[in-house]
Amino acid sequence: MRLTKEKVEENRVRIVETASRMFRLRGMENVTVADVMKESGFTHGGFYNHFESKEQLATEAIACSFHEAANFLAEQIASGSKKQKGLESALANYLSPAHRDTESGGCPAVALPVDAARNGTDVQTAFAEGVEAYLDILAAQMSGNKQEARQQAIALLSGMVGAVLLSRAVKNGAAELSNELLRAAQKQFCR
Amino acid sequence: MRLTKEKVEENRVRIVETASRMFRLRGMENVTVADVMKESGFTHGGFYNHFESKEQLATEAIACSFHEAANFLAEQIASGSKKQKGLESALANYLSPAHRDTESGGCPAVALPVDAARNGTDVQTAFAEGVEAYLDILAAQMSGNKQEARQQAIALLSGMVGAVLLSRAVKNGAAELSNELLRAAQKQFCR
DNA sequence: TGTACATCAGTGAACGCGCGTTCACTGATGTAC
DNA sequence: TGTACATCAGTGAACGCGCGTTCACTGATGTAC
Repeated sequence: MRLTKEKVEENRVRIVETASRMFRLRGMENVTVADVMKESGFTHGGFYNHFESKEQLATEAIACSFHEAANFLAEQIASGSKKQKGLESALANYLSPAHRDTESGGCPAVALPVDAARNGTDVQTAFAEGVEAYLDILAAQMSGNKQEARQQAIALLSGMVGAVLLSRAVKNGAAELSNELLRAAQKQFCR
Repeated sequence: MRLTKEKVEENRVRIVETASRMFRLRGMENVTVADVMKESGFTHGGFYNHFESKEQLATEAIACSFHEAANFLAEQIASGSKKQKGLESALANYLSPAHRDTESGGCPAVALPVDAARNGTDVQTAFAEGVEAYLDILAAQMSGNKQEARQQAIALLSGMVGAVLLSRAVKNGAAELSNELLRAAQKQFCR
């Protein structure tokens, strides 16, 4: 049953991308190695041919998620007619019910910060690199000197992440509050 | 071995308070019923004399956490010499490395939003009530009409929660970034 | 007020069950000659 | 270039282990008379 090198690499990528989505949707603790392998189209025994441990998969999955998400954010911003317009529409998407209810995983900074906080150094380093990528993209949209722009980017990212997180946390228990959090955050952050 | 009613109620409260702290520190998924009972000074078999399920305990623990945390925030704000002073010092505490590194659990809105998002309606309702309590306290410190004040409170709370969360998520992988997130958020939110 | 019995909080062992990881095996690919 | 053998991705069963929950039991408290 040995496969070609290309096929092996292709399978590995598929496992990471599947894990990336599943981890964001359900949390790292609630997705088993067997779940990921099955969703990827394999039996779970072969997992350790590709990865040393579940944590190594988590590290790669987080890096993969942030890569995709940062690119997506940058594209949304770039597609605006003026700079401000792009950031505004990106914010509107980020702070939308659709992002809160996403079934493709959404922003890893929202889905995985608590999981990252409870995991090892490798996972957190991958997370930090993702945050830096986000901050660079946001800071480029801010006015003022470099330091000011970075501070503003941090405040904005914190607000974006916090708003979507809180919105998700109350979605099934207080639907109105959940929507209100998104609406209010959007109005305030777009000023 | 039957106990007095008073002793039984006292034990129940101790279990909820212990769970409240442990869930915030390590996450609901990473704390077992046996852990909570042992830390409370009991064997785990007796758990179901007090609660129907782990989820019921989680619901009560979240409500308990928010109660305590909202009171603490209100006290901090009230203790300021002027209104603004109180809010500023409360923010400085909230966005401090000490809160990020807390060993007593810290703010439940930071510790448990992802866990809440993945749990049932009861847990989320308790979480939502806690968020409302926070918003009422913060909105009372804002200028402008009621609607404006609430919007500003939402934006501020989102930022506070997001900043501490991100700070925790990168603490062991990027210590400098972790501190920078708190500092920058504090400067921006205190304006 | 005393007394006999029912109640029930806590104990500690046990129950299924699912998890991360390991392992012997398979057989097509890769490679040394 | 052809061939014989080593490699290794994937399979499926199995391994410890720990989880949430259940259960028979204990014995002091609560209560009906």
